[in-house]
Amino acid sequence: MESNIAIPALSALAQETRLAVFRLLVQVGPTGLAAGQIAERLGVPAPTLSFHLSHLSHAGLVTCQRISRSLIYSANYQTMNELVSFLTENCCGGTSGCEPICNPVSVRSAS
Amino acid sequence: MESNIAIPALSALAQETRLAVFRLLVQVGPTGLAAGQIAERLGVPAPTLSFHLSHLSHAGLVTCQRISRSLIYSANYQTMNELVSFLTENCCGGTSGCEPICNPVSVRSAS
DNA sequence: AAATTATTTTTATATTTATCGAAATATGGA
DNA sequence: TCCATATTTCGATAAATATAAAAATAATTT
Repeated sequence: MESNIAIPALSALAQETRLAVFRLLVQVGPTGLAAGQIAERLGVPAPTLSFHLSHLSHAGLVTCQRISRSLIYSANYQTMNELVSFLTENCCGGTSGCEPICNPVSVRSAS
Repeated sequence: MESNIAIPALSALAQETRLAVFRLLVQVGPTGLAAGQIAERLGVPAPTLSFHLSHLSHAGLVTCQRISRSLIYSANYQTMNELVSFLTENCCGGTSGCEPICNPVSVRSAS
């Protein structure tokens, strides 16, 4: 995952309602939930939720499938996986830092 | 890590300049870099950089230490570690979710 | 076709965030 | 003390984001 893809994903999760939506969708699993059910369970007005779902969808964090009148949203685990990989590979540091995957870095003193 | 701490951290990283700053600080390691050096290497005006450093600092992602006239910023690996843990624990599915998170690690000792 | 349900899009507004020149603060040296 | 350096804070402005009522779209039922 490149940073120009990671940033929209991070941005999508960096908001209270959207993080709650995503966590809920992860909890319920691949079956997903209809938009109306999400709105009800989180107490969010429909237009507000739709705005946030659109944001999550655009970031690739959720997918959506129409079943009859309902739009069923599900978490996209692959994108989440790639985001976590991006963070561990690019934003975790040396031996004393985040364990997984670190390139040794040669530090030179200021010139 | 609670979500009310994770959100500021996610928000801090969800911005091009701040993500670049954090990645740079991870690259250079625990020695850190002076604000002016970061500004020069990333081509960001000093006031703009200061705004973003403050944001990263409030999110607990960087620490700062004055040495003479310079303020040396370093990545805070612990917060990053906790953020990744939060994401894997709360935003990745159970057994069927994002399990292959970590690639095998080959760590070379730092020189 | 009309009514009903589920959801999105439009629209408007309020709030937050990003940018960067100018001024202010802090440190060290002459 | 005066000057230079390093960085932050102030101030103004522009841009993006969040909210939710009202209207519009889509699918189903009667």
